[in-house]
Amino acid sequence: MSEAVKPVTSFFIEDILSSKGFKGKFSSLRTDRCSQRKEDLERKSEQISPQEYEKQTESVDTSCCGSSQLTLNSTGKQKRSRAAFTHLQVLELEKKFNHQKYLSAPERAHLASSLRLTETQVKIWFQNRRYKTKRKQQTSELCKDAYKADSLGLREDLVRSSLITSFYKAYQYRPYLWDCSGSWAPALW
DNA sequence: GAAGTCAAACGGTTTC
DNA sequence: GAAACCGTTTGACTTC
Repeated sequence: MSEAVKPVTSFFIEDILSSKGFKGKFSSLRTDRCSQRKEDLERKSEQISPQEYEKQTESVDTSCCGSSQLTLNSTGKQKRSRAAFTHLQVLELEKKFNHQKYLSAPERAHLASSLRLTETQVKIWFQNRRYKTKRKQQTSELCKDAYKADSLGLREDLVRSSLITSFYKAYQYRPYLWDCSGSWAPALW
C-alpha cells in the first residue's frame, strides 16, 4: 500500500501560496469540493502578511493531528478524508458553545487560532453543533407529542402529519426529488 | 457488513 | 454582492 498521502488542506494552499510568491512546498492537487475553503483562505491571505500566512497555513496542516488527509485510490481519484479533532479542541469548542451559540468573526478567529484550527473549521463545527442541538430538541418534542397523542388515541394522525412535515422540510429545496410516481406520495396527501 | 457518528461540502436562503 | 446561515448529503471512520 503505497498510496500518495497528503494533508487535505495542502493542495489548495499551494495555489494561494504560489500566487503570493511562495513556491515548492506543495504539489498542485485540487478538488472542486474544496473550492469554498480555498476561497476562505484566499480572502484571509489578502489581509495578512506572507509570514503570518505561512504560519497559519502550517497550523492548518498540523491542526488535525495529521488525520485530515487526501489519498489517491487505485483509479487515481482523490478521496476525501475526515479530520478528527482532539479531545481538547472539542472540549473548548463545547465550552464556548455552551456559553454562546453564535460567534462573531473576531471571536471565531480568536478561538480558531487558540485551538490551532482554521476559522472555517470553527464555523462549520458551530453550524453542525447548532443543527445537532436543534434536531435533538425536535425529536424529544416529537416523542413527547407522540406519547400525548397515544394516550388520546391520536397517534396515527400525528405520525402521518409529522411525516408530511418532515418530507416537506427535506425536499423543499430539492423539488426534483419529489417522486410523485412513487406510491407513498399520493397516499400521504 | 450494517448502522451510527462526525467533519466537511453543497445548494439555497437570509441579512447586512 | 459578500458572508453567514440552515438543512441535507457525502465520505471516512467507529462500533456492534
